[in-house]
Amino acid sequence: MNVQREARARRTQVDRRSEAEEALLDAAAGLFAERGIVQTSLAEIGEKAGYSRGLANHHFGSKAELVERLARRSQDRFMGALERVEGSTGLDEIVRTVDAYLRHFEKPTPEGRSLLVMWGATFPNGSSLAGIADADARARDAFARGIARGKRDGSISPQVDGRAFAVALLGLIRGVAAQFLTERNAIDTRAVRAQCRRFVTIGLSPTRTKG
Amino acid sequence: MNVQREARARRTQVDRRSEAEEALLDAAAGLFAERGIVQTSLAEIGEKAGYSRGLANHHFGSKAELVERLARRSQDRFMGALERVEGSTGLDEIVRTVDAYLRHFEKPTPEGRSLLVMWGATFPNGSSLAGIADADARARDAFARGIARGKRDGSISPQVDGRAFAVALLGLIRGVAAQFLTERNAIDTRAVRAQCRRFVTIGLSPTRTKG
Amino acid sequence: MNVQREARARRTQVDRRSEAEEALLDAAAGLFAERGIVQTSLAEIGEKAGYSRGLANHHFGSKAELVERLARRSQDRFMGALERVEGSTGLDEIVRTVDAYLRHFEKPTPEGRSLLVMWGATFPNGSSLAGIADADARARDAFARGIARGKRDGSISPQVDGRAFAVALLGLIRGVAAQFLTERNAIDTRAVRAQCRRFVTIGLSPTRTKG
Amino acid sequence: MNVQREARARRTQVDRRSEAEEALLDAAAGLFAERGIVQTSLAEIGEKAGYSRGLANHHFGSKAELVERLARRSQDRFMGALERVEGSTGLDEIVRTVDAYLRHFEKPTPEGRSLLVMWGATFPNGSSLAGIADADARARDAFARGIARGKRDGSISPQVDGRAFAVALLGLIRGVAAQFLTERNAIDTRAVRAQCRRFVTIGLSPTRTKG
DNA sequence: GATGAATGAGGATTCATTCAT
DNA sequence: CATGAATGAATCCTCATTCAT
Repeated sequence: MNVQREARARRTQVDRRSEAEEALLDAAAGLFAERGIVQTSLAEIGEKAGYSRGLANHHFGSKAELVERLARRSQDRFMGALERVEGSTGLDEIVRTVDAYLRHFEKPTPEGRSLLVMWGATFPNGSSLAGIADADARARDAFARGIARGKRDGSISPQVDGRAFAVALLGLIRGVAAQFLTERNAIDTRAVRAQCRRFVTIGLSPTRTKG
Repeated sequence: MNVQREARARRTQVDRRSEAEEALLDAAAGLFAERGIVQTSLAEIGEKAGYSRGLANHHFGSKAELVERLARRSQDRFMGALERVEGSTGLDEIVRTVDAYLRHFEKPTPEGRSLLVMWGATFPNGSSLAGIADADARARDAFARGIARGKRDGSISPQVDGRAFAVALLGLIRGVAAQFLTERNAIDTRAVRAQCRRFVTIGLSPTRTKG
Repeated sequence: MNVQREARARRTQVDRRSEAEEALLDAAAGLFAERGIVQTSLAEIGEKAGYSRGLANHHFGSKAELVERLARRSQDRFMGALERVEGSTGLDEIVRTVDAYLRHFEKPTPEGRSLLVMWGATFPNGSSLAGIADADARARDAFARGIARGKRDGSISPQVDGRAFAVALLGLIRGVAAQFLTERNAIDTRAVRAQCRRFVTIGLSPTRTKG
Repeated sequence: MNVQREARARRTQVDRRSEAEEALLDAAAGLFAERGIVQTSLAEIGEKAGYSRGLANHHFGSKAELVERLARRSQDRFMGALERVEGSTGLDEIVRTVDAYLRHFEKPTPEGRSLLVMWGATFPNGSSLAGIADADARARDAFARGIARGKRDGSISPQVDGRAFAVALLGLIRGVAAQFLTERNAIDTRAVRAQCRRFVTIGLSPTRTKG
């Protein structure tokens, strides 16, 4: 009985905690996407989450920790989804991944946008966001694996340098996604996405010059 | 005589003014590259420029105006240099441009880094940096012109959608440059640049498949 | 049987309660000695005591009450020990008391240091720590009684004003002890203690001038 | 009010700065004496000084620096006055110094009380107030010099250990002054001061036992 | 043109206290 | 008895901006 009661009590408190933390991270993602990280206060986050001004700090101890936690959660959710993309060949897998990524930013969620915002926050030299750096490395690894697979199954040219090309691919989707966010009106996102598919397909395919 | 003297005096004052402003913008670029925009104070900028805490505000009236001015100056210098890249064909011009851009970020100047930092600052929805948006549009136009030229001279496939592909190209160089900045140690920048040359060359070239 | 059991159970609960309280007060003394009163949080006290963040408040209701309780406990332990010092004469008793007090601060315990810290916290005009004020009065009374005894037994000059001299004695040991705490390295504590013995002995002894 | 403001406006910038700093330090001394250091906010200090909530930080950069500056200023003013006390002999000089110190605390100024408050703030182990530590050392040195002089002129017993006795003297006046502050009502300050004069005189005089 | 004093709003952080488990 | 989630007030500090010199 005692054990049960304790277990229940503890579980309830744990539930309360994680429920609040999820709400806080959701609120943070929305506000970061809208205003940027520095321009968002912890008090706003708490209130947007439906709690008090002080709760964000109470849970995460510092703003840096909250940002780190959000970066990690977004990484796990967002990048995780990309890693689960499947394709008939290595090339197909990569093209689908690029396409899925860009399609996501045609109608970006707050979480997706906040991920790019956090990425942008890592450009200054003195900044450090381990969660973002990890996500980058993970994404490049996934691309490199796809390229290796494509080389084996013949869908990708053996001349491609997998690790280096992965940087190009990640750069491409990030850079294009950023333009989707900042200049939606000036850009035909569907056409851009189509061109990127073509671009990646041709760029990776074995050269057929010798006809 | 009087007129001449006054003119000279006036010109000297103008020179002084622009001399101080250039110094302030240089200082701002260095600090933005190091810390980010919001984390840099006007007082720091003034002092790093060798002047007083109050000068930056005195000259630019507000922080937003200083940022805007720096964005424009960097655009004129940096993008201007890219626009002056020449090539034997449209494709050649584009490949050289991409290569020059990436080479710049292999050993980035404070001004180059600050440009990316300002770019990153435009990702939140509510942000507005006209100078950066203009630079984007200008860069895409330059790419689109190069593609049009390449279509005419036969170096680029007629199937390429110039405006859409320009987005891909700008995204590619921005996204790769950002990775050069944030993870220099984890990346073989020379190899990446070579892959990007190959990627762009093959991606734009007329397909020779169908004989 | 029932009654006995209940009594035992109750006593066990009382023991537990006082066990936790003692641990909390010990932890508080250590933290006050290290950081000061205001800079120590109730949560820290609870955790240092091996309990939860909330326990200190749970037991004492407020921080002020905890401080008061600690002051009283320290007074009872520490001053009580001084009051039990015995001497062959009134003068001897006082000299031994002074000596014992100073010897304690040559290698101060957390509790001893925290006592002085609490004393220092009473210097601002608006502060009130009844426990400390009581301890002061009690210590002065003890000194005054010793002086009265010394006057009776001839070891102390009849010209000494007992109540006023008690203030001097308490001031002396507090002020010297404080220097032991704050500048241990700059002070030869043994020599200082010896000089204090001499100082008090000569200062209180009947003047032998008249030959 | 108008007159004051105009007078203030007419001053040079350097005058304005030091005038404001003096006013801030005065306000700080008063508030520290009343509430203690930690319980006094920089905003209160600025407002009590007749300026804005932000000025204290603007001038001193941090609260710690303000406290340090106040400690130094008080040391220079207050201890400096003691060092200027003169006496016909070494013993006379010391007795006059002790008397002057205690007389000051019979009707303490905010600055005097704040000095003791700052002293009390140094009791915790982790605290550091260089200004106070310096003042302590300086005061002990002054006492030691007086004792040396007294030994030379025969007013003080050669058996006195100057450096060690200086600790006792400083402790005595600090400890007694503190009681003047905290328990004015319970203490006959005049009588205590007289007993201290007697105590110090007898304690330092050459023993005439051998008669 | 240039300096820097002064203001006051904004935000991170700490923490006593309350309350639910 | 004990835990710890949640609150909200308090405070240090930063800094754009205004203003006097």
